[in-house]
Amino acid sequence: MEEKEEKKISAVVIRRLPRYYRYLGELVENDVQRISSKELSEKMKVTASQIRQDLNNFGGFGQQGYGYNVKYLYDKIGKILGVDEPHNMIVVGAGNIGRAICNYSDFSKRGFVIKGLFDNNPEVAGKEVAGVKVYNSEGIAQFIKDNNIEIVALTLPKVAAKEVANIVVEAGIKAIWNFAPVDLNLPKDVIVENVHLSESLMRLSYAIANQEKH
Amino acid sequence: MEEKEEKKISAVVIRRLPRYYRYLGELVENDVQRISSKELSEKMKVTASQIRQDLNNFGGFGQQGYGYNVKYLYDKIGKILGVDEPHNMIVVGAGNIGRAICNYSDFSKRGFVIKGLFDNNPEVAGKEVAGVKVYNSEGIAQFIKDNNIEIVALTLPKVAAKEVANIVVEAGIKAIWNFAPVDLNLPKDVIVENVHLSESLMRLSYAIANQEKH
DNA sequence: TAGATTGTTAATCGATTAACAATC
DNA sequence: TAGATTGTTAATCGATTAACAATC
Repeated sequence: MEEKEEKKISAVVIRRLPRYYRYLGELVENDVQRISSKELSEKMKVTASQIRQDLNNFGGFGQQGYGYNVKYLYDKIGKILGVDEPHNMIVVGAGNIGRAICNYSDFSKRGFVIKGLFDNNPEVAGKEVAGVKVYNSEGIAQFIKDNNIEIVALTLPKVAAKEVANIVVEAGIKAIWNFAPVDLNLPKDVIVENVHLSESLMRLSYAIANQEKH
Repeated sequence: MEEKEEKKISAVVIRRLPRYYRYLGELVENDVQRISSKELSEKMKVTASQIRQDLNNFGGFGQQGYGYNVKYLYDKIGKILGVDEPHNMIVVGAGNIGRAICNYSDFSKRGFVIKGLFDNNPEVAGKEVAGVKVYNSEGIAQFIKDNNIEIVALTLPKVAAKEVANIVVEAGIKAIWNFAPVDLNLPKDVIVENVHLSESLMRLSYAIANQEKH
């Protein structure tokens, strides 16, 4: 009751924010100064109403008769998304997906700093992937504490992912980016964001099987 | 008007189907014969009502007083998702994500057969990744026609992804699995399933920034 | 038959769209 | 000031949950 903004923002709104951020980022790159909800809605193929409703969950970022200042709105959404400050992360599992994450420079551009890549395989420990050092998994808990790690990406088979999830949560981690095809059952103050590629591919396959029916 | 089932299934229902499929697959592996919507709802942490509503979009798969036969329901959902028959696919872009997809055996288990990996880099052409041959991108259109390819996975930077999308659609492709951080604007009979990792990571970052507020 | 659990209708809840007064 | 476009309320639409008759 101390703060005025206690209303919970719905998950569907959060889900759309990064897309707004991406479009606004492109407008910033193209030196566009202002945009109206109508113009943006045409670019993004959503309704102008939805854009205004979504943004107004977080405050009045526009100006009547003018629209939105692109750079200002971009920065505001960046702040809401928490990409205005860096987040230290580690990746556990040095397979292709783990290495892909280490290689993907877009993440570091957004402030996600990969401090280490962990793997059980003694052959990879000591090497480097895209400038990220590879460590043996034994040291994970200590490394998390020593390096102020916030996010752990799990790019492991499902059984190993469950095990490592428990270890890192024990070490104080509150945010897991899970690529294993499993639902991690963790304390409810731990945030899990799943990337289930198999499920994505099956949705595509569903759509193929049903596209004839319009 | 010729078929009775003309009602459009909503996207939220489709989105949940692969998760049902995954849980049922595990039950099949554990030799569980039958399950009620109530039991499944407790496992999956959704309501029993939702499970019954979702399934009844596709038909009555259960039996009053008994519940659902696990194997039967698993096969039915597999058929609905189109994983009962093989789908030929190619991957364009031999970076880490492209190679990860080629390596990930779960997809082939589900009938997604990767027939080739394409890349512009002449150094990789002719090699193999997890048994998948790497070809030069020039031959994509012909390869699609010759090999009965249904799905193209795009694991390329965004400008290249847009270009290749146009080429493969021109060659008759109706289903694209897009990993590039861009919205492909294609004819509306072309299905695009996006995997936007940056957006996923930003949702995690949003949740971190806002977790203190319960 | 009695008990269990579905399939399905009705009630509730939440999200989207439309409309427009406020205001730059 | 007149025109434009937001912020916000109200109306609509769709999704979820509850309830229960049907039925195995």
